[in-house]
Amino acid sequence: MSYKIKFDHFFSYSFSLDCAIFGYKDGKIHVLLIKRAMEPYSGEWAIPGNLVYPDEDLPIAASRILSELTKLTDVELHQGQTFGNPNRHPQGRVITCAYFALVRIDDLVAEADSWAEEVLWAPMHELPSLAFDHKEIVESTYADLRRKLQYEPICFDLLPEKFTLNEMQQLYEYAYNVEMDKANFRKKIKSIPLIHLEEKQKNVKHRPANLFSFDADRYKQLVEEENYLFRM
Amino acid sequence: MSYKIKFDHFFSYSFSLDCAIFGYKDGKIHVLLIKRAMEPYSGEWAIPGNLVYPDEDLPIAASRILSELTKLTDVELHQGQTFGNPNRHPQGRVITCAYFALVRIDDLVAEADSWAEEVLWAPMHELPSLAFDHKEIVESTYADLRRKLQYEPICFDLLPEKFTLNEMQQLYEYAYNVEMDKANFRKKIKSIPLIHLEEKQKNVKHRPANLFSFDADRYKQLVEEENYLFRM
DNA sequence: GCAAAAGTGTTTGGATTACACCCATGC
DNA sequence: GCATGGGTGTAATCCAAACACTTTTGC
Repeated sequence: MSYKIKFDHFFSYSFSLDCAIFGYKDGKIHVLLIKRAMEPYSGEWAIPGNLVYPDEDLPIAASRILSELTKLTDVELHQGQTFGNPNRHPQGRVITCAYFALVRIDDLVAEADSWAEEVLWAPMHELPSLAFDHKEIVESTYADLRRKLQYEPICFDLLPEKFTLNEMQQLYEYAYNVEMDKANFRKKIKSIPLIHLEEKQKNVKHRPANLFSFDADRYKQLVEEENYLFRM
Repeated sequence: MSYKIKFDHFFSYSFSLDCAIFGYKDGKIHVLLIKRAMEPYSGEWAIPGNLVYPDEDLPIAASRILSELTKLTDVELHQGQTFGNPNRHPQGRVITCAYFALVRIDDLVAEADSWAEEVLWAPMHELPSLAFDHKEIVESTYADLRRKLQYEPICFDLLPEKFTLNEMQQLYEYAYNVEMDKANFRKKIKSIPLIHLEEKQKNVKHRPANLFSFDADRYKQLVEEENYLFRM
């Protein structure tokens, strides 16, 4: 066989990962941005991303890159789409793979590190302009996330450890941009394994709501033993 | 900022695409394989894949690679997962992105070309052993496909242009490994826009079934105008 | 008591299920 | 006629939507 160009010339690409970290606060979904202190796009907002080392597998690289730039560790990252437009990076052919995660913003502290100058949780519906094709990456990944909210219990990655049923309902109403009936919502989630805590909301000027948490152990068990399918 | 290794050394990767082309025949889902006539893994079965040119966008590369090896053109390819284990390719760091498609096997003719020595439609449940990590790629992509069958009208990409309702039912029964009631299946698909053709099965030794085809135009219209959601 | 949100029960119509039955064709 | 699948109707049941109502807290 003959390539149009020499085989060795194919080994002239670079490969990067970009992490879209989503969280939920003030009733809105936010994404974690960094201000770049490095060319190209120095001084501009971007999602945390960097080149993969030659001997590094992708999931490991994703965790490393995220922690180098934001000091976040122990975040469960999932692979998203890969973006390979030849012009997406001004310095050469860099193909990038999106990784994303859902986190509880209040449970962790993101801090700028390495060549990140600043970090920012930006609400998804008012993103600043972003470096490279990061806008496209964030938006495509956000669409994946919203689809996933329907089939997997990932809403609990966004909600606080202890949440009220109303908070859960509001998250879905916000993500799907619909209004739901309180009574019907509660009936619908009856099959989801939640722990009804003996604890109530505090400092509210109305009847305090009960707190719940997700019963992850029971969920796993249901999936394995009874073919349980989460569906919202 | 400082990298552990020199920046230029990052431009020593290669990037490939591998195409998993699925079709349906004899009541089973098949995947298109080629016999490699090129090192590494010469003489072994693999899915069609090759390196991406430096100035080539991914979707274009996917179509090119598929047609170079199998002479298939005009196949609508979708992006799947990206695989980047550092040891997946014996000749260097090659990260690969899976592309997949669903086709009507009878409507097209795959022929070995370029360095492919032979092509084969192999049923998914009896795959031979495959080069590289192609088994993993095919299986992960197959799982995506089966999930997608539930939410998108892709079963019509697999079925012949004109099909009977029973053929459609059998495809779902096979893919989900369940049995369905004939009458109930027909009630369930009532909302799917099908064209009831004035044509019947021929050469069957029982009452000939009516033929249908998918009304793609009406489907598009429904999605746009009425927020129609395909669901099986 | 009032405002505000928590939390529950009832009705209704539409979808899903199980199952029975009739129809058209080849041989 | 009979074997084989094509095609349809019905009753029981489940589920989701709409809506009204009661409860508990702060002020």
